[in-house]
Amino acid sequence: MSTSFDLVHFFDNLLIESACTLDEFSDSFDPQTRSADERFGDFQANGVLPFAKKAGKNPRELAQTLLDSLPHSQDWEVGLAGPGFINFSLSPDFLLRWTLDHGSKDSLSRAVRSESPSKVVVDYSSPNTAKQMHVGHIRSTIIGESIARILAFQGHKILRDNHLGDWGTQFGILLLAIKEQNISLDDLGDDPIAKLEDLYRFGNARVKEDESALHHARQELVKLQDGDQENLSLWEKIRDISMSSFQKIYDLLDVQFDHSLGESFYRDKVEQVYTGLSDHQICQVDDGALVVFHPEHKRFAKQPFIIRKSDGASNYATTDLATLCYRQQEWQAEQIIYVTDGRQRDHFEQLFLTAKKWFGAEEKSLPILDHVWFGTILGEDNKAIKTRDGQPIKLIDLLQEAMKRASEMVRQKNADLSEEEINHRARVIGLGAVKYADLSQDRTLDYVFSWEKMLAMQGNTAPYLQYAVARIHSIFRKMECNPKGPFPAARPAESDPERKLSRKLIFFPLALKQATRELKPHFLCTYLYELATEFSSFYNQEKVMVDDPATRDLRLLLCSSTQSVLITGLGLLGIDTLDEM
RNA sequence: GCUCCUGUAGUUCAAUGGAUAGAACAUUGGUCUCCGGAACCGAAGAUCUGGGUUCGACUCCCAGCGGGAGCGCCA
Repeated sequence: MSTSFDLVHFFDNLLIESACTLDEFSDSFDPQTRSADERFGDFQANGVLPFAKKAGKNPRELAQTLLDSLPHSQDWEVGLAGPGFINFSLSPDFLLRWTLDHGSKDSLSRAVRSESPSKVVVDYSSPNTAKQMHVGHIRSTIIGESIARILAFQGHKILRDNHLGDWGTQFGILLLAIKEQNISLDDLGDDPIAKLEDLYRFGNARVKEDESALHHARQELVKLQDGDQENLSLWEKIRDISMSSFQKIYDLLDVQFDHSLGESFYRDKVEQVYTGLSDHQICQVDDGALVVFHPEHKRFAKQPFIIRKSDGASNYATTDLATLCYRQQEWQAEQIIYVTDGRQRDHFEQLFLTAKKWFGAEEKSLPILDHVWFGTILGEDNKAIKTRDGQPIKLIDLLQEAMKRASEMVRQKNADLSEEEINHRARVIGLGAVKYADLSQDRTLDYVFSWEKMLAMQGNTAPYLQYAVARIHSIFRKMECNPKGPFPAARPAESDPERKLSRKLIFFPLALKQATRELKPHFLCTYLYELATEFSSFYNQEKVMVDDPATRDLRLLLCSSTQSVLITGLGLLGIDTLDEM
């Protein structure tokens, strides 16, 4: 038996091949192999039950027949249980071989490499310029980055694109405020982005109270869109100021984009959207606006997708269509993943339906389109955290608070470290905690923001996983031994803790596969946490520094492998680790 | 009104239609001559209600109740 990663696939095939030789089974038999509860084995196949039901046969007898026809192997034991479950238990020998073969990041990556790597655009983060990022903006950035890393790890070519909201009505208001207050953008003080936000707030209040101010703001916007030199140069400065404030956050979060093509980039590319959709009669004029209806859809038959406003201006829908077109034509994107708030689900559903018709009519290949949506971060009132009322929490403040709390803990445990080292550790631990808090739960759920939740460092948290990694480093330091091995004397697992930890290690590829299938990183988090728990338990029960070379090498191997999986897995979540903490 | 999401221990979360629903925090009892106690081992505690489908339902369907979101010129 090969030690290829996909053991589920292996057992599925094994069962199908055997079933083919038996009259009792037919082509429609699906073994339904999955990882098993520890009590029953390592993998279980449940497919005989529904098949027997359909064929009108006794499931237990049918399972027994299939089981009898399976080839014998040294690598696993097979058993029959319950109404017809087939359970496989891998031999300690096999587990040892698997562990030896998958001890490094590279070998893990090879094991999960996609058979058909493709070019994938991940569209995430996408803040609006002229505004600060607050806690509500953290999800897209963190989830998007993790998905990009998970896919890249499997060999896909990833283009990370930050689709900035840098072109829109907010600039009319902002320009109005700048001119009314006669502000110089070169001299905004220490926190220019905060100052811009104040100006926006001022402008917003002005246009609400004064009709002529509103008119003025619209004129400024028109001038900007018509290429007025002064407004364009102000706009560029606003963009620069915003970008440098975003960059501080991206540096902290270790996020790097390949492109930051915002909405402004597509402002001269919207014409083709109008002509394309018009030529193929996909859109129509309604109430003066250009809209798309989807008669086959229960809701979008009547709920329009507005691609040109009645005043002739483009909007979100227009630029998204132009963007999609650009990514397909210029980048040959085969898949596009949009990471945004779940409240935009209607928009993306309409976008995808429209794009399908448009590309179909023009016989262009449509990339696979995924809307990876996430729940809203709520305030204490159970409503979305809003910038308007109350004190919105700035993202940068959250990150700094996380580092501050972590540094207090680090200092408390290591009194004589240099400031530099304390800061380094605090950054890894604090930011890891924040990222993990968000990634470890199903992205589709809303949650109420709490400092306690985002900054938790005990229990199912990043620091717990980082602690396991640091402990393993410590073992290898103490033994003056290379964590990468080799461990030539290692024997197969014998004790309970050894077996359980070995067994846990082989499920890493499955966890990754599941996270990929649903584009949900929390499956990976859950797995890593369980692995770390299994390790802590092992570590507590079994001494690594023993005299017997076979035992010592096995335990060192398990430490090494665990460390490798934890570091690799955390890396895919964008979380760093430390040698000591 | 229409559509979508959601309801699991006191709290925050897990569970590709599979066997005894799994954690963390909080509560509580242990482990310390230990390779790092940011740890380990134990106790107690949960599927909103009512129907249905199924060999099997937290999961699928229907109805109700509760929470949230979207629905014509914002993004």
